[in-house]
Amino acid sequence: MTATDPALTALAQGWCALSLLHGRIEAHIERALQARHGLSVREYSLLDVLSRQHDGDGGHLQMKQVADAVVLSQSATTRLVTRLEDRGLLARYLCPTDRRGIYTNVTEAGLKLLEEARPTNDTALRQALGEAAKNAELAPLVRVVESVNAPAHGSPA
Amino acid sequence: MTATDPALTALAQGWCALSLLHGRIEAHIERALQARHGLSVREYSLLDVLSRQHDGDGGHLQMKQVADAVVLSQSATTRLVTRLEDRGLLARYLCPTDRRGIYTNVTEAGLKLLEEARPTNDTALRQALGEAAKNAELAPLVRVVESVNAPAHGSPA
DNA sequence: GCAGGCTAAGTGCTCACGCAATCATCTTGG
DNA sequence: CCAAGATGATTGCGTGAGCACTTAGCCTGC
Repeated sequence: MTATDPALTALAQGWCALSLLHGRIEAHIERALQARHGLSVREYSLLDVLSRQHDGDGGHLQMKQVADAVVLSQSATTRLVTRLEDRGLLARYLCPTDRRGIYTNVTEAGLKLLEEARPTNDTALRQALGEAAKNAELAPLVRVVESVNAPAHGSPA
Repeated sequence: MTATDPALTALAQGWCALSLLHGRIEAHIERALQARHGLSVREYSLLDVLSRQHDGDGGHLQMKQVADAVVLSQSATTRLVTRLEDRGLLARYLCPTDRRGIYTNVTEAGLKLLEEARPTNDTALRQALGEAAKNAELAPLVRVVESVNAPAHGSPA
């Protein structure tokens, strides 16, 4: 009954593999970052995103855009930013032209911590990928992750 | 300053893309499953895994193995299984040879709900993948997901 | 066969997340 | 200018997740 489409089933397998791979990598990195720097993956990711956005001098991502970038709800983003702000890693500031909008800058301490944590992150990532590559289901995904040459970095509205 | 290894940076980009893709897909499926069947992605995933494991009769998974399969802690798995058991979708039973081990069966109701939810899941998955394919960063990953265990026609080189 | 160690599952606690409601601010129409 | 609506951020509340600990059952050495 309900003879499930083979095509759909294949998709589901692919999604399952993606999910598995993501979960494993995240768990691995989480442990490493947490143990060595007291950062969660989300926190690291947030710092990373925010540090990129303000490569000039003024960070120009609003909370909502940040939320989208890290795939978090607005409320979760608010709290995540608040946590890091309380730890002195970020600083909020009001958008001068629209006081509803709120920008965030990574502080010196935040940048420092981020740069300290980056090797940990990358090493853990490598390990996790290496581990995952042993699994036939995950190997193709691992390959792609390892070979994202695309320097393109634009997200369509 | 802190000239981050380009190789490592590339890896990080790939991971970032993977993470983004996963987050988007999960969020999309979550909404669909939750709205139409009152299931979370985890719950659906658990049902799916457990329904596969007992296709014969002997190959049942213990809690610990289940936890590994869905990348959850043991405690989270305990509670997840408990929730679904309380809803009558699963049934625990003791392993006869090792009474520490606990197996789980998907009940009729569980199978029924799973089969009902499967099209929802697959449709949402397709949508999410289609959406993601528009993003240059994510497209290669999407391709792999779509062609894991590639069915007969159109296998890429 | 019993003590000690080990492994599997479950429990207490805390915290992060999402949803819905709320507050603050901008924008538009009268 | 004011009212009504829209949008961004935050807060209240309930739920799911991980860590550390406990409990139950196996297994080895003596």
